[in-house]
Amino acid sequence: MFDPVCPSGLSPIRVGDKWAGMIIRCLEEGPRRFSELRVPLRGITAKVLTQSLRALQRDGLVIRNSHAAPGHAPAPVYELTALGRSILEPMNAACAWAADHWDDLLDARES
Amino acid sequence: MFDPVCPSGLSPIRVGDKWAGMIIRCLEEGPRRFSELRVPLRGITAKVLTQSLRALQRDGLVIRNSHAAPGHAPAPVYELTALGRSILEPMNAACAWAADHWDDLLDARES
DNA sequence: CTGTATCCTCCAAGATACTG
DNA sequence: CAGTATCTTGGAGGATACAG
Repeated sequence: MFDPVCPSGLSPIRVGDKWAGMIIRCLEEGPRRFSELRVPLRGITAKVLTQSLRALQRDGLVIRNSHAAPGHAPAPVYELTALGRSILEPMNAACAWAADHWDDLLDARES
Repeated sequence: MFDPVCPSGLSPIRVGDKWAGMIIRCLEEGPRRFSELRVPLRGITAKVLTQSLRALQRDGLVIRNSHAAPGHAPAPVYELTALGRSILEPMNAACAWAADHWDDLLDARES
C-alpha cells in the first residue's frame, strides 16, 4: 500500500477519500483510461474507482472525456482539470513534510 | 462547522481524523486543557476528544503534560510537539489552496 | 472495456451514563 | 474537572454478479 502523500501509509495528511490522492497522482502525467487506473491502484474495485472518480468530477478536480471515434468502442479518458493540477502543490508540500519527518513518525509509533 | 484546513468544510484535504486538524489549530497558540479544547470544538464529546488526542500523542504530534501542583488537583495540558508544530506548514499550504480556489470548489458543486 | 446493482462488514463517531 | 464504559448507527469501502 502506498500513500498519495508520499512514502507510504503513515502520513496523517489525506486528500479526499481513500483513493483520491492516488488517483490524482496517477493522472499527473496525463489522461488515463479507467482500466489504466486500475493497474497502479492495485486492489481497487470497479465500483469504488467509479465512486472516487465521480467525487473528483463533482469537485471539479477531474474531467471525463468520452472520445467516441466512429467504428470504435467509446474510450472515455479521465484527466486533471486546472483545479486538479493546482492541488498538486499542497499535496507536494504534504509529501515533502512526510518525507522530512518520516523517522519521527515511525519512532513515535513504535515507542 | 469549520475546517482545519481553512474556510469551512469543502476542502478535500484533511489531517488525521475528523477533529485532528482542528485540535492542532486550537493548540497553535499554546498549551490548552481538555475543557478548553471543548469550547472551540463545539459538539465534540469527551470520548471522541480523548480518542483524537490519544491518536495525536501516538503519532508524536501532541504531548500531554500532567502539571500536578502540590495541594492542587492535577491539571493536564496538551501542547504541540516540534513535530506537531512542523505540520502547520503543509496545513497552511492546504489552507492557502482552499482559500485560493474556494469559488472553483463551490461552482463545481452547485453546477 | 466500462461500468451498475446488491449485499455485507467494519469502524469512526455520536449518545448516554458513570467514575476518581 | 478529566476522563472511562457501553451501546448504537451511518456510511465508507469491499466482494460478487451482472449489463451495455
